[in-house]
Amino acid sequence: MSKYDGTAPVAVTVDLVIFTLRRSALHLLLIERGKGPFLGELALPGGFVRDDEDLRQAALRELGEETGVDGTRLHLEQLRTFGTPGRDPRVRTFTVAYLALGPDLPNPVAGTDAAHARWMPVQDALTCGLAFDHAAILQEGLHRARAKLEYTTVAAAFCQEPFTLAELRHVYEVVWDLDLDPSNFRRKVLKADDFVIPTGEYRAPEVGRPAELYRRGRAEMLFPPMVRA
Amino acid sequence: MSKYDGTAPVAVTVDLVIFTLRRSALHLLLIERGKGPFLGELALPGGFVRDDEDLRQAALRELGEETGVDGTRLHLEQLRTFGTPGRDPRVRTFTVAYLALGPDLPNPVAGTDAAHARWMPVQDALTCGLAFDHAAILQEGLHRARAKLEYTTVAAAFCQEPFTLAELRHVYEVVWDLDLDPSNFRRKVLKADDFVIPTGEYRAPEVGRPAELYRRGRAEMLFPPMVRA
DNA sequence: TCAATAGTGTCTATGAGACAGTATGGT
DNA sequence: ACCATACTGTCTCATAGACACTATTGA
Repeated sequence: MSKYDGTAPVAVTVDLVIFTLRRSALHLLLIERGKGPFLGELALPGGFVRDDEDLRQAALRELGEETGVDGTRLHLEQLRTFGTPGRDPRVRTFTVAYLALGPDLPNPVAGTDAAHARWMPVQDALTCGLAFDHAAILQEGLHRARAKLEYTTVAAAFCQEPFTLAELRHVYEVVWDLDLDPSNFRRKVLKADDFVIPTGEYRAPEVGRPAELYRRGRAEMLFPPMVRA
Repeated sequence: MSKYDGTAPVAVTVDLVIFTLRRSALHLLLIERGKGPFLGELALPGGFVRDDEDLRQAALRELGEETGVDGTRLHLEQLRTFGTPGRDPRVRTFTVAYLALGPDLPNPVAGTDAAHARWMPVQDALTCGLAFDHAAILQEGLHRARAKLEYTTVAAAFCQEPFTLAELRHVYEVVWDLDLDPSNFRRKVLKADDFVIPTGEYRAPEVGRPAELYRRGRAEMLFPPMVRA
């Protein structure tokens, strides 16, 4: 007989889909499992939610432990909860997946929890085989990130401040894997209310005319939305 | 010391934000709690996830038990998981919130689990005080439903097939609480690919010219999106 | 015939795509 | 001078909002 009262042994974890932009490609943080099932395989960083923690707190803590980065400065949102029976062979486990986006994040530091973590291009991660149902979680995270660029301002979360409009455009081009017209992109971004704020400063690229630098504006929604061809 | 291994006693539930359109107002299904904490107060329908159940299965089962409706014909999507410590005074409880949308659903049947369930206008539900953190869950469900009308075809989930374009427009007007130009609305819906499919049949209203009847098309996304003023 | 709702057509403003042309730096 | 990139301006097309107009029913 099934248990109806929630007293059956269950575990609750958070798993993180952490994206960053490195060397013109979208990268994902993966860890190599050091114990338990799927030992030695690649997996999303994550862990058990503690007794006294909120879900978001748990995600922020794992983010810090795995990347060494102060997660409070990253974009972090809940993705979806996965709980299909058998997804963890040990015990019924529900995992609350989070999506984190950040500018070119540092390499994991040796000698910490993050020692077994590394960045991998998302295209590779999609096909290399991940532990548990993490491939499905990654798929969903990628889909969410792509969709959110359209109608929100999260693209700026991938940029280190201050940034140029070319860098911001580059985010769209990499995540969507297409080219955008620089002229039309500029017009759209500058017309949108409070997407970016000009600093009046300029930065010279390796070659070509210096570009003006911007910071993130307060707007979270982008209207009208950016459209994918 | 906190437990790190997920063996602390925790419960996992699903809670449902079920919206339907009745008498020109958006309604929410609420139950009166018959036991436990918050006894006698209003709450979202929901319950424990069983050992052998997927999360979506659990949501569908609760939906059937609470409304007597075959949930497989309703729109059902996961909203977010809530797990703040203390949200349930008995035991650490994580609840996976689901959003369900359906056409004018029947009244809960006496003599079943649904006996203590009833429909309430959303405007009232927002202010009447709900058990646990259900007010926050409702808020999020309402926000999600409103947002999804913009760029998906879920509005049709509120319509009993076959339906007229006026009925579909009415969904937008009620959920968004504004008026839409019938002419422009028709143009937009018919131009969108596979949003609705004409049946060739007509239905006469109480007064006025009969309107053509439509069925839901296969499209899930709406492009270009419907815009709120 | 009238009221009420369904459906068509049209004018205008706005925003997007395409792309020409100008500005400003480094070599 | 030349190249590469930043930035500006313009033409055209598609779509949305406003709204006038026609069509079809019941009373």
